[in-house]
Amino acid sequence: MAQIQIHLDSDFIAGAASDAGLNALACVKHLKPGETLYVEAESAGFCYQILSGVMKEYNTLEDGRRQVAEFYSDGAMIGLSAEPQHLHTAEAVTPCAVRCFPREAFMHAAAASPELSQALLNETLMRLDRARERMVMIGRMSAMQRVASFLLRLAADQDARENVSIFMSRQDIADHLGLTIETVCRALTELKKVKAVSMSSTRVFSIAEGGCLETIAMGARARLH
Amino acid sequence: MAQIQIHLDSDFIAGAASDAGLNALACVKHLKPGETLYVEAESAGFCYQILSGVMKEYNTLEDGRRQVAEFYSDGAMIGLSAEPQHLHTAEAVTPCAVRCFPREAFMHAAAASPELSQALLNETLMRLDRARERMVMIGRMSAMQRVASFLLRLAADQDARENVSIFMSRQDIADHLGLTIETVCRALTELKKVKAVSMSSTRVFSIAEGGCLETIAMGARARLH
DNA sequence: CGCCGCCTTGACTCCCTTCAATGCGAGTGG
DNA sequence: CCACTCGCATTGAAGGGAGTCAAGGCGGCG
Repeated sequence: MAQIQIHLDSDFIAGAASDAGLNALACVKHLKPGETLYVEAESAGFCYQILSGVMKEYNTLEDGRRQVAEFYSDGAMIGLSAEPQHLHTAEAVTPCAVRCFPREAFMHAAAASPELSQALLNETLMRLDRARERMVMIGRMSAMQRVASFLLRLAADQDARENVSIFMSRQDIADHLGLTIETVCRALTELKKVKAVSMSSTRVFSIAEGGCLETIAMGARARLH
Repeated sequence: MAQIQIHLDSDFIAGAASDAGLNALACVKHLKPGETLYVEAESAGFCYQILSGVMKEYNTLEDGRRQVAEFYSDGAMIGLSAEPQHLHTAEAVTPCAVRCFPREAFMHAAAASPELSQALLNETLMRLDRARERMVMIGRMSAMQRVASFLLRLAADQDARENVSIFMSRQDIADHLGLTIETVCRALTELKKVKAVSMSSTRVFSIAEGGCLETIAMGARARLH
């Protein structure tokens, strides 16, 4: 249920980081859609803050299938982990700008600044909550419910119910929700058919009045077919 | 793939907490199997460290189905969240003893102690990694693979391949893996049939030599039937 | 013993995946 | 401008894996 990161704490992180003189060590990097920032198992020399654009973090299985852990938008810190290697691949979904911090320096700054480490802890706790929400979703909800929830989350993150942008491809959505691309398509078609949403193009949708989409997401068991 | 928490950081947390004089404020509570420590949506006045036993954290859906987020054993800190309410229900799986810290005091201590907040951040990052591992598992693995992975994790946490204890019920396992109780049973039966494991009782198993269980968990697509 | 909770097994159903075409919009070059 | 291509999205048909429903089986305990 959680795609795009909340900005508040991250902004705070940015502030605390600059207080700690970290920005002197940081550089900015630009990415085109599809470019990777770091790759699974690569040693984690840097961590990053997204300045603009949308990125995704995912894992690839042996057979080529993927699981998209999360989408991140501007403000989010990514690439921090308890491990010395990155456990995911991070890839730009839209054109992106990111600030790169040397990991060691960043961790030292965090150790030295209670505010920064508190903010980091809070953001991490929030992500953990969100990861668990999505475990419930993937483990216990039907395809229709997952897609409906996903659209609602997109809308909430963009604070709109009309002309909401879908930044990512159908494949990305499928990999995020634990479905196949065909099932995502069919669910979207069905949602249009029952008039829970309308779509002006493949990447823009509006939510119909009346809470129909919410009802479906909540589990009043709307099925495909 | 992640059931039982690693102790190292938590022990450190305990040390740091007592350094900060927190233990003076803490009390110890004992729980029988099935008793709850806190309930979803309840305001989070306390956080807890498990001293002995195994606990589980879960969410309940409207229709009564559950998703077990994680099992925790001694050393783990639970009940901390970015929100002022608990987002899960915590329940004892085996008889448990827990130390209760007033949440406010604990957060203050964390803010005052860089070591403590670093340790908390690390533990939380680790849990996030584990939550995402399990998202991959639930989203992309077959029932057989999930059950096989679960048994391997249990064995790893107990550092044994013979006479490994299954602390939790079949229902708990199912709710943890995003399956039904029947599917878990059938997978276990199948694993016994192909001699990947043997079971001396319903709650104790041994892993067969030859890495058969690992092969199944990895995805060489062993199916039910 | 007989009850009770947990576990196991069987038969059937159905949602989602798999496999396979087809549609569609954007960019390219003749 | 249109033919062509390429990637992404959509739709259809068929099959299978896991869920659902329904009986037992097994072990512990009063």
